Amino acid sequence: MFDQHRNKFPLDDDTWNDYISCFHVMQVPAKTVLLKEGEVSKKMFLIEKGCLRAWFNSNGKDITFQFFFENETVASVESFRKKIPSLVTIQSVEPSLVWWIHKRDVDRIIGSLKTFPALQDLFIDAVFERMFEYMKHFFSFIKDTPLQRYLNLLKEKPQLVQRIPQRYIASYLGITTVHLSRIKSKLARNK
Amino acid sequence: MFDQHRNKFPLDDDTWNDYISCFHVMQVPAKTVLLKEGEVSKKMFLIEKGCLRAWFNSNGKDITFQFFFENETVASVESFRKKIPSLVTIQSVEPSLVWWIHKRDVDRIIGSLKTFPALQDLFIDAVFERMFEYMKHFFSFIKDTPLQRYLNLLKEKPQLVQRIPQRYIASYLGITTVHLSRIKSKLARNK
DNA sequence: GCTGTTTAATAACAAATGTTATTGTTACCG
DNA sequence: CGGTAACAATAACATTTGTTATTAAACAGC
Repeated sequence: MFDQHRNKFPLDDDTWNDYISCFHVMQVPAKTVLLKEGEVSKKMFLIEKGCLRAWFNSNGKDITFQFFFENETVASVESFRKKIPSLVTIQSVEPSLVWWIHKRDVDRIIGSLKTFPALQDLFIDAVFERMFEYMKHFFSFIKDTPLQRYLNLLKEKPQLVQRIPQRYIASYLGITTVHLSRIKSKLARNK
Repeated sequence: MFDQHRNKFPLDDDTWNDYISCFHVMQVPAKTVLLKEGEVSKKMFLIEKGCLRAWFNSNGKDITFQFFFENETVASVESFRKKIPSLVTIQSVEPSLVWWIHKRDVDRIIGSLKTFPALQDLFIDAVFERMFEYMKHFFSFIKDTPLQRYLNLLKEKPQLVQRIPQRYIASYLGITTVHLSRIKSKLARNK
């Protein structure tokens, strides 16, 4: 599982082995909550098989904010970093095989590498990348119609549309399931 | 101008003086473009007096994404960091007194401090903070009605509503000027 | 395989928001 | 100053999207 990530991290083998030995594996059924909105995140996850989603409660409704698939690391980044209550719940969509690591282990290892510029750069790049993703997602909410956003999703992440239930996709696109259904039938008619 | 920021940076005096000596001052009239959408950002700005906004073109319409006021640093972060074309235009709203620094000077000074963990942490914190702001802004677009977003803005940044023209506020809230006008008149009626 | 539950499609209607046009007001520039 | 352009408010109308209810299909647990 971890071998395929080995070359991404400029660590010596001892540190790398220390790092991966901190991971625990778990098999969770669908709809398992891994982190609850309002709790402080103490774990980071890595998905071997399955998928997760981050969602938040909006006036009683469940709004999906992000999806995660195989080989992605998952954390409520703002909560993990700033030790504040998470804005989102993290939950499995499919039955999933997930590795997790304690924040204290991450902190310990990062702490021992404070003066390792290459790793810091990598980390900063990752944060920027995520920020950039958020920006683009936000921009698309303003620039595009729900139809355009759905077409984008079909184009950019076709497997997502296959694997994820409709209602999560609808809330991810910022619309109701009824409206998504209308969009789909409109597309089907014009085909 | 720079003295009030001195204590924020854990730099020795020489480095600090090197840093601030790289800044140039300029006085710009309202509506001056400091960075154009599509260009790669090569400057970072610090506002002494006045205000700027970041906006992007959406099907011919001008959508404001962010406002900046006195003592804030301004850059198209993703463009500045990743050397990619900026997603936004940065433009003055009021006549403004602005300091600016070349990216190459920022890079040089940061480069010479690669192994300075305290500064790296500060930088990472700042990036996280901005990412967090984007998240919250995004969440509010989904959770709140335009009326609620306007009330939030009135509460959180009353001075912004005073200083910024209506149409920029409307696009920042994700609505048309007509709709913002309706919201205002509804609020006035209910008072 | 049956049965209850969850999910998706659809229709009818309601609400929110956008569009265009008009008008009065304000701000800028010669 | 005076004239022109930019801006904000408002109204009438159009469009988009949400809400609720109904039904059929898919799925989950026995």
